[in-house]
Parts: sequence; structure tokens; C-alpha cells
Amino acid sequence: MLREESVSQEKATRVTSFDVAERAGVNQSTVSRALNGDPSISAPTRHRIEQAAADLGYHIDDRAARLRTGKTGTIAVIVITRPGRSPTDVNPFHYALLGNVCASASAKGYRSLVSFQSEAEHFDSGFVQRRQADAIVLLGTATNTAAWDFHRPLLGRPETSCWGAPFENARRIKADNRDGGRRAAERLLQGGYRNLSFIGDLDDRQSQFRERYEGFRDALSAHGIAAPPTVFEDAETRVEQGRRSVRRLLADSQEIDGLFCCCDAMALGALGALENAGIEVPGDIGVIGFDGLGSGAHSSPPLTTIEPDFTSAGAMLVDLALGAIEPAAAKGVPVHLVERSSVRR
Amino acid sequence: MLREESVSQEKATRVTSFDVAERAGVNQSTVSRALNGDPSISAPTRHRIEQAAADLGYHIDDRAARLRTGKTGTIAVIVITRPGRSPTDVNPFHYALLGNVCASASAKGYRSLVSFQSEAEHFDSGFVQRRQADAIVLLGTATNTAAWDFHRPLLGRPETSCWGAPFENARRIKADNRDGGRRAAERLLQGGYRNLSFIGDLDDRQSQFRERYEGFRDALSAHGIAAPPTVFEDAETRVEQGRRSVRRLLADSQEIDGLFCCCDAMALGALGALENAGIEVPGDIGVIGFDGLGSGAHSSPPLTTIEPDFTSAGAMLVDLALGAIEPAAAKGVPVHLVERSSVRR
DNA sequence: GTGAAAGCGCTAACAA
DNA sequence: TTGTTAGCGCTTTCAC
Repeated sequence: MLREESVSQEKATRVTSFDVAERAGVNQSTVSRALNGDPSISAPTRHRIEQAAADLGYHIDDRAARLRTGKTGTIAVIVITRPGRSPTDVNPFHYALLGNVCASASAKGYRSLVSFQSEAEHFDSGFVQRRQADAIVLLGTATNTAAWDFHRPLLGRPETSCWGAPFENARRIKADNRDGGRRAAERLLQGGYRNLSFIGDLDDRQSQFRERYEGFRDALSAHGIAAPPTVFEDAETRVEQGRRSVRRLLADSQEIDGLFCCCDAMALGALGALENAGIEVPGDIGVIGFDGLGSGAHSSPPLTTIEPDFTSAGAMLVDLALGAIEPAAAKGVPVHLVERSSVRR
Repeated sequence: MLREESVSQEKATRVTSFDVAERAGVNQSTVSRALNGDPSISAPTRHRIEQAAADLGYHIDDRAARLRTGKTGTIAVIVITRPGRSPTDVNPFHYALLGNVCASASAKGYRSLVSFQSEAEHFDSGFVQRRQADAIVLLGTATNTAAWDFHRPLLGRPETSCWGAPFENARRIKADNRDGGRRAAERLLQGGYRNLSFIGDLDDRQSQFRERYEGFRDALSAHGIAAPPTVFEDAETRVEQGRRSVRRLLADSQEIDGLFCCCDAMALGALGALENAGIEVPGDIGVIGFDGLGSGAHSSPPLTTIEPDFTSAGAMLVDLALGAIEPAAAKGVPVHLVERSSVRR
């Protein structure tokens, strides 16, 4: 059967609704109605048409249908990646986001056009203007500021949403960072740790690290514990930042027994530095990260962390871009604790 | 004109090539030519048209253009995922593949429509028939056999390609597994290990594990070393399989000092079991995996592994689907060694 | 070098 | 319930 279809397709003459109409003995518009589920078409007619369509291997031409209806039925997803790098190096976090955006779009009857963009000469945000998409979801690394600057005007438009922009923005979805910080604090306290510290850059362009810290600090405060000290040593990579921050902490010989790292990459670096220093995790020090996914599942010890709910993240990004929710209604994406072994039970 | 009626249905008056033509004082067809770079258009005319288009914020309507030309200019990428799971759980390996397929498509002037498919009720391979795409690339987990069975007929068609199908197939691209096995052997030997063993299921539906083993074995044979023993203990996850296989190996008290694991997940499990048993890696035993990416970057010790070149993988998948290369010309994707710390220098 | 006109394949308003 | 008809916005002969 597939063979027949392909033969007729390749015979230059494409099967159109007119062909189906002729074979079913009805008008072309009736074919259109029947195949689009118009209830006014009688059962026998509909059946004859469906049969004819099947016989001929007919399928509605999406381009024509959408040209006529004026819609595109698709969402463009722009993934911003680091310049000079291939998609191989994209953060798994962003891939998970991408996947969930596509899934959510699909659940709402939309197709997803995805575009990886890293270099200025390929920046492109014209998907809606060219009628390739009805809405645009932007996500990716905050480090490619040129890309975000390019797309910035987009985020003034209602048919967009984003995750990870390095600037405050009404159409940005983000994790409920404060709640994440709070949960990290609660978990550490529950593990019996009392001298807690935060590793991360409070002045990062993205406000999320600061928010995590604030949630952490406020939760401790509610337990009558003073604002925890923060450490941050800059470096090329997040992992290295974590490593150096721990070394700094150790050099300062502070009495620390619990560490909340603002992201898993830093936590992984921290874990490495701690191991090198002969400090037991979770025995001597408890460590907790933020991000989730598989990154810390096989570290030594496996990293306990806070993970946002990617499914809701995808859904909120799509809903916001499609105008199904207002920016104001886009609350932080819920987070949950991923229990592994870097914090004592 | 009657256009006013349809205009009132749309949120805003759409700017068409007729509007641009009017403003530039030329015929609509001239606008089309100019904006498509037709060399027969004189410089002044072209300039006037471009100016008018810019003034009006005009962009070619992609749907109309493609309906008229008969092409779609897009590639559909179907990502097969595990039933009941969200895209959050997609293997990073497949995400990297997806990203590189999109990038390669884009480099060839195609857009990428991506579709995550896990449940039977949403299986869909009609992208070409519906003229949503000119070609289809299939990839994802081999474990969703229902999905692969559904799409199997597709793989008889020339406008397709795939990675990871659980059956032999002319349109399948895969890593140069034999070469990978060979490199693993060479590296282990170079580290001074002599009693090597292979962990993996030689009877897996996918032939790749077997191929890796064969490359491994043949390379050893070239060095005058007999075919290495293989171990495999089944379990729910790859990681657990690796763990159990190592325990089995230890229980059998075989004299092993080098391990080639058929994939990184198993290697990670192996590393864990070895650590539990108090065996030093890479001191007592050298371990090498296969897959790459970040999975083993933060294990203890970081995992030395064989990684396929994702960029060529993406390019080959796209080329094959677009008919730019023949199935016979699709050689294995090159692999390289990712040096970390689970094998002695 | 540019204009005129004919559709690409479909949906939907209006008739019957 | 079904047929008639008019475009959706564009590319592409064919004229001139």
C-alpha cells in the first residue's frame, strides 16, 4: 500500500482533493469538509470520501491548508547556544527544556520548528513575520549576550516567551528559585548541619542565583539562624568556580559543615575539591546543588539537588507564548528535592 | 476590493507583495523577483523595492511561497522516546544527535520540524505526505519497539534516515563501532593493562555492542592476545547492569586488570561497583566506556571513553535523508578517544 | 528589464 | 446536506 502511494506521488501529478472528489463522486469542497470532520457531512458520503482518499493515498497538503486558514499551527523554538560551539555542547538542562516545550506544543496541537542559533550571522527571529510560526519560545545560554540582545525586541511582543534571558523580562519563565533555596536549607538542617554556607555569584546577570540565596537565607532566618556567608571565586567554567570557591573556604578555615551550591556544575566542582582535601561528604560536610537531571547522579557521592519541574516549565513557556496565560500569571516553575547521597539522612 | 472582508478577520492587515509593488511603483511579480535575487532586475528597481519592503515591514509569506514552489524546505526529525516518560528523561546522547541534525539541516538551508513520539496513539510519520517536510530523520531509543515497528515502513523510502533502529536497515547511520573497540583496546594496552575483559550484551537487538566487541577483540588479536572474555548480567538499567557485571566478575575472581564497557552508563555502574569493592581505578583496573558527552565527566574517577563525532553524525543523517549521499556511501561515523582519568597514562 | 496572468491546493462564505 | 465560487500570497511562464 505504501508502495502504491509513493508511485502515484512520484508520477509528478500529485493527488489532490479534486482527485478524491472525482473518485467519490462529490464536489471538492465536500472532500475538504469530510476530511476536516465537518458534522454536516452525511455518514455515507463521508465514508465514500474516506475510502477514496485511502485508495488514492491522499493527504491534505499542509501548506495549502494553512495558507488558506491564515494560521501556521507551529511554534518556533529558538535555542541559543555558545558561539563557536556545536549543539553537542548544549547544556542538558536546555535540551530537557527544549524537549518539554516541543511535547507541550504537540499536546496543544502545535508543531515545533526548532532553530539552534549561536553566530551573529545566523541570528533570525523572523519566524512569525514570515508566517512560519504563530509564536516563538526562546531559550538557551545566558552567556551568548549578542544573541539575547538581538532577540530582545522580540520579548516585547505578546507571542513570545523565554527562559534564561540575561535580563529581567516580563515574558520570562523561571524556576521558583526562592522555594528551591528554602528547600535546600530545610534539607541541610534536617541532616543535622548547622554551619551553612552558600557558593555562587550573587551579582550574576541572571537574578536566579541571588533568588536561590535569598530563599536559603530566609528559611534559615525562620529557624533563627543568621544569614549564611557566601563564597564565590570566578573561573572559566562553573565546575572550576565551584572547585576554587571550596578551596577558598578551606583556606579561610571557616567552620562550615553544609554547602548550598547555586548550580549543580559548581556543586560538582565543590565535591571534587572536598574529596581532594580529604573531607568526607556527607559525613563532614553536606552538599546540595540546584538543577537536577543526570549531571550529579554518578558523582562521588551522588549529588543531592533541587530540580525544577521540566514538564511545567515546557507547558508554561508554550502557554505564555500562545497567549493562553498572561505574563503576570506565570508563576515560578515548581521545584522539588532530588534525594541522592551528598546530604546525611 | 474584497480583500477588506478577509482582512477584518485577521488581527492586523497583512502586508503583501502587492502592497510593496504599489509603493515601489512596479508590478507584484517584479517584487517577487527582486526579493528572490533575480539578476534580471535592475539595481535601481531592486533598491526601490527593498526600500518599500523595509518601510512596510514586509516579509515573504513562507506558506504561500512553498505552496507555489512545491517544496517545503524542511526536515522532520522524529525523536522516539520511552513510553510513559517525559522528554526530561531522553538520553543526552539523543539530544546531542537531535541538535546536530538540526544544525546540519540549517546549514543546508532546511528548517527542522521536531516531533517527540512515545505513545502509540501519537505515532505519526505522515510529514512528507502532508507536505510538511521533504525528508524525515528518525532517532531515539531502541527500546520503544512499538514506535520503531510503526515507523519501519518509512525506512524503505528514500527520503529518510535513522539512528538507533533496533533492526538492521539500509538507511541507518551508526558509529564506527569497530574502530571504537579497536581504540579502546589500544588505549588499555598502552596503559599497561593486559588481562582485559568486555562488559556488554553481545545479543542485544542492536548490533552495535557486538561490533564494539569485535573491534576490541580483533585489535587485541593483532597484538597476539587471545579473545577477551565477556561478562553481562541483565538488570533494569544500564547502570545496574554494569554494577552487577562487575560483581559477577569479582565473584568469579578472574584476573582482570582492564575493562571495556560497551556504553558509558554501564561503565559508570562498573566504576561504582569497583569503588565499593575497594579496587583502585585506574591503579588496579583500567576502565573505558563508549558514548561520550558529559555523562562520565564527574564520576570518580572521571571516565575515559570513546565518543562518536556528533557533527558528522548529524550531517550524515541529513545527507542521507535528503538523498545527497547513497546508503552505501554512508560509512560509520568516526569516533575518537576522550581522555579522562579511568585509564593509566 | 518589467508586466500580465495563471495557478499551487486548499477552506469557507454563500447558494441551493 | 452538498455544490459553487472566490480567493489565501506567492512564483513563474509568457509577453512585450
